[in-house]
Amino acid sequence: MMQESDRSPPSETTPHSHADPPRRASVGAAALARAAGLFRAAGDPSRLRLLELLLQGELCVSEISELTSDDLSTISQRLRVLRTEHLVIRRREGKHVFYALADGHVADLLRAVLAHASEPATTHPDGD
Amino acid sequence: MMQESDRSPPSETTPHSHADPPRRASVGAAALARAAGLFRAAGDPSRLRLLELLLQGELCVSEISELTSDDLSTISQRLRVLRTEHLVIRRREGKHVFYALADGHVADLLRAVLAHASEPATTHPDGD
DNA sequence: CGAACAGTTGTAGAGTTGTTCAAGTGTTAG
DNA sequence: CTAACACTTGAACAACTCTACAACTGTTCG
Repeated sequence: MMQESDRSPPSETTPHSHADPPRRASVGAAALARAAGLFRAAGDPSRLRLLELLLQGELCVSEISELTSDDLSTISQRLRVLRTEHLVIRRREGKHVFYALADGHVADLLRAVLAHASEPATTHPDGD
Repeated sequence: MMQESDRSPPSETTPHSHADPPRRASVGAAALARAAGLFRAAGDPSRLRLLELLLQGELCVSEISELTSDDLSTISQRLRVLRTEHLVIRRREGKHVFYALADGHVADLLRAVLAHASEPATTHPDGD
């Protein structure tokens, strides 16, 4: 094997400044930051757990606190992060505040990723 | 709209220890941790940018470094995080190492979230 | 009104993360 | 074998994050 390049690797020695293909960003920097924020909000096990709970329906802070055995204020803080990234919405009913997933997109996203993560370990015979 | 409470809010004073509905976790703790890891890996603007670039095709580290004007080792570190969470895969070809999205699920997930984040701001007239 | 309940928010400290520089590994060419 | 290139990894440090306690706001009840 000698002509390893039939897919156009970077030139030879200095692959730069003379012909960049149309590899522009498909989304703006702001959208990218919002998306990253969303991912980061979901990227904590305890917060993800809350989202998972809400996947099954609306809950108020004290109910969640009961279910997870965590401090009320801890739950509130976690929900705040999720709310900041628009992953959940809030609704007040008397003394209680009920939280729910923001919309169907969020629910779909969660279901997809949780399913993916629950899949068997996919033992690659060759990969790492 | 008056009898707002037909959805069973938490009891009255102390909603606990006597009748918890089937609100068990749908996924195990390990799956939850994997999912959170995945989200966290994608939850950084610079790493998400890399994923976005890879959405358009395989790239080697130096190409990415060129495109983003970041240090080669910085790119490598970022890719390592993505690889640890199985978001990207690696392939060696001579002196170059090419990275690509791990699979279609990842590509779909990215497209979905980036599209969601690019949507108009959804000005809620009543929400917060 | 004031007490009690439900949540939120300020804050501090432990822990985690991201970047960079330096040094190391793997691959090809001479 | 040596040099050069392409990347990876180790270490250090600033920046950020998560939790829990305390103090505060909002709501209902008597």
